[in-house]
Amino acid sequence: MDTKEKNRHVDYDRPACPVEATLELIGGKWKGIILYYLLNGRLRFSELKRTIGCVTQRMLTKQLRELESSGLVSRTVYAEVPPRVEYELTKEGESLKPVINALKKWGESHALKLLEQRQTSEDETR
Amino acid sequence: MDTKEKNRHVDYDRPACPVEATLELIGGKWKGIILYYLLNGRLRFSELKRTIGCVTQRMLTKQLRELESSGLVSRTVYAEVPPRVEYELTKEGESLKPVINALKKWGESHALKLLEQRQTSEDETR
DNA sequence: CCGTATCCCCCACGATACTG
DNA sequence: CAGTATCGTGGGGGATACGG
Repeated sequence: MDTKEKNRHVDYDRPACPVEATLELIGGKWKGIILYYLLNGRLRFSELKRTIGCVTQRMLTKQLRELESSGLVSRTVYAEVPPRVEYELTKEGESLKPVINALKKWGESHALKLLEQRQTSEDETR
Repeated sequence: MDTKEKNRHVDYDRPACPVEATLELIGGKWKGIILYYLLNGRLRFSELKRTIGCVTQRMLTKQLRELESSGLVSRTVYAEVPPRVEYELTKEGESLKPVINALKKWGESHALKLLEQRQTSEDETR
């Protein structure tokens, strides 16, 4: 009956780790890039899809819904024809900016390089 | 022959997203908390395990190996009895500090709260 | 103490097709 | 245009047992 019954995010029997908690919220497959693009302002569904490029409608919708139910992104439906739906960061989402920027900055200076080097130690033995 | 043949991390046909790249490196199930604890200095395997609490040896080893092959964590084996193995951040790992701290800070001020509120909108409809 | 080796399950993710 | 509906799959994650 208790609503907390099904909260199985960060495990119970451990002092909640804030780093883990954050990753739980922004760690989905497409959440990073979605938030990244939403930093510059609201975007329509189709704009997001086109910008990201290789994401299916299903996955984009799914990730957006999760971000929405986490309170990071808001969804606005305009009663028009053809339909228009816009997504933008909520207040809480805005507060993520320094985090996303930290991820972005480190990504540019380190992550991209490390991803390429990763496991390229097969000829190194010579 | 080309060593890049098997790099299937971030998809090819899209301008690499640095945010995504970073999340790819630190986004594993236990990587966040591991890095979090390693910020304070080197730790033995058993110390990490005890500190985290609810992680199996298999998973802890696995995640550490991934961090190692990404160049973020170094592994030092001491030829002793009983065996002692210590993990610590590499130079590249150290450069992650601002990122981890950003995740931590936001986690404390927002993520933990948001995780609890998430999906607690079942009675809201009344 | 610090790992592998097995076995297994679930679900995140994807491809595809259909609708208001 | 912006979604749902269905179905299929890989592999991330876990439990357990064994070994140097």
